[in-house]
Amino acid sequence: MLTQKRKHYILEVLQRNGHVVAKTLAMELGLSEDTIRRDLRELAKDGQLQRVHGGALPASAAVADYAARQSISEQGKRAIGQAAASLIQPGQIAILDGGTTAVQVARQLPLNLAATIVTHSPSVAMELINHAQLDVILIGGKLYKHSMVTMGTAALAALTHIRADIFLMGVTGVHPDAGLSTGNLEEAYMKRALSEHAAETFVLASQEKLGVASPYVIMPMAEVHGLVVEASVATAQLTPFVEMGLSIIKPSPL
Amino acid sequence: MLTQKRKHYILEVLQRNGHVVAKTLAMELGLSEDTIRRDLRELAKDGQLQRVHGGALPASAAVADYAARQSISEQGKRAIGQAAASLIQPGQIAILDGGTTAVQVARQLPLNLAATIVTHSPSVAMELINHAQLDVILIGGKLYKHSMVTMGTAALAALTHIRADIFLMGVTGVHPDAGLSTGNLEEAYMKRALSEHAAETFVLASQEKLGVASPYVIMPMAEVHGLVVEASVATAQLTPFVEMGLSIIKPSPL
DNA sequence: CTTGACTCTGCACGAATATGCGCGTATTCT
DNA sequence: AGAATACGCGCATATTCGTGCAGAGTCAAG
Repeated sequence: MLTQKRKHYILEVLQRNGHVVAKTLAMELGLSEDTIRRDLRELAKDGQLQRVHGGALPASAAVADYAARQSISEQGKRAIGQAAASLIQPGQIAILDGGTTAVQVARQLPLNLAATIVTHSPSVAMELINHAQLDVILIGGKLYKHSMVTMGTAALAALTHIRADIFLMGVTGVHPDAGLSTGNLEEAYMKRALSEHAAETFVLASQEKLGVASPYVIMPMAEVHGLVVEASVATAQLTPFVEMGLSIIKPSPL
Repeated sequence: MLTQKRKHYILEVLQRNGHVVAKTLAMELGLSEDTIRRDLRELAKDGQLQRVHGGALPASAAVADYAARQSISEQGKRAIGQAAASLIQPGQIAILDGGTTAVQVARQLPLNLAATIVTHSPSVAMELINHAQLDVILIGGKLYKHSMVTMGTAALAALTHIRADIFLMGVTGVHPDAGLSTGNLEEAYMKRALSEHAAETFVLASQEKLGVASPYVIMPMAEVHGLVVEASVATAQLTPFVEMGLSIIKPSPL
């Protein structure tokens, strides 16, 4: 195995799991721990990760920690991203919504996943340039700067030719009675349209969105197949959705 | 086996597997490792892949590559960007090509410019989020990762509804006789189509592209209205273009 | 047809790089 | 404190690399 490839692999595992263990890596890759340790040392010298006893952590524990504390939901969004990413099977066509949570999903997709990702968000598209096996289809149209996605008739027209297996939707409100909602009328229409062009729709529902309703309704909960939520969400908060027959996807624990 | 054929094969394997190993290739092709290594070295020099110990990786781990290209003659590109940006008048509809030079143009656009920018490059689109007065239309389609633009039939279809005032085109070769050229067939078609949907076409021609021809021809020089070049370009290098009736746009000195 | 310039390929050899092992030391856990 | 584990360093070995060189093939001018 090529040294560079190995380092990439290490960084990938690190990004996905939040940590790596030297011994585990050695076994996974069938190499001596010395080699792994050498890699870790070099990556650490390049500032790509932070060396700790037994393995390594993401580059700046300080920064990561600071960021984590500053926006609590950042951690959660990443976990959601990981769980949502695992919903996309090789060979499938998946629609990825815009927004920061969706960017997290893109970031958590395995580097070697072979699938097709449809998105109307340039930022999501940019996240995917490193995924060699991924086909990326960008939905064009008028760019709405506040949410950094394309919408409008041109975007709807571009959608007509697409039938996806799964749609991962970002929203600002998930309420048992009020349904899914967002803060912008155009967005509501767009998300609904995206949903209609996918066989299944899953909602990326970070903690603070559960039980909340925003001004513009996208569609009722009944039309959704499942919610992707953080591990820390109380079961009580989810029961109304479970009773409606929705699947609940949670991140796998470390 | 022909050298070209062999290199093509190497790139193909590289794209499929995400890496190539010198030893393996030598066995597969029944050649000495020396030959393979020579090929790899040359492909690396052309920027088609990235050489590492034991084999090679795709050139466009994109990040490194894109970042690297970004810094090539950055000074000149910024100047060109400034000059090109000044071509876009308030109220106009302008098409902006992809590529690092075009990103520079986007970056140099006045923050208060009120116009419409059409682009098939997500990176250009991202540059423009801070321009409140700017309408941004993104051309969708299949995303080609090496050059970070959308192309293909979907992109062409999206274009049909658009008539722009001006198109700022990025190329890799500008030659008096050979015309405008680029390193990718699909790109050549796309650029030509973009040009056909604009009243005027100007070419972003940084120093190193003048007098150079790339494999795929976009169109003859006669169909272009002008070149945007760096201030430092020798007049002699431009005379053939001037004689053909092209306007030459140079950055205004500081 | 011949000759000379040029290109491509494989081989040889010294240099550079990567990997695994041993061993003494440092860190962590109980 | 003592055991277990992880660490870093030096060294030996195995690949891999780059370069110089020679033979084979190609092409075009004479």
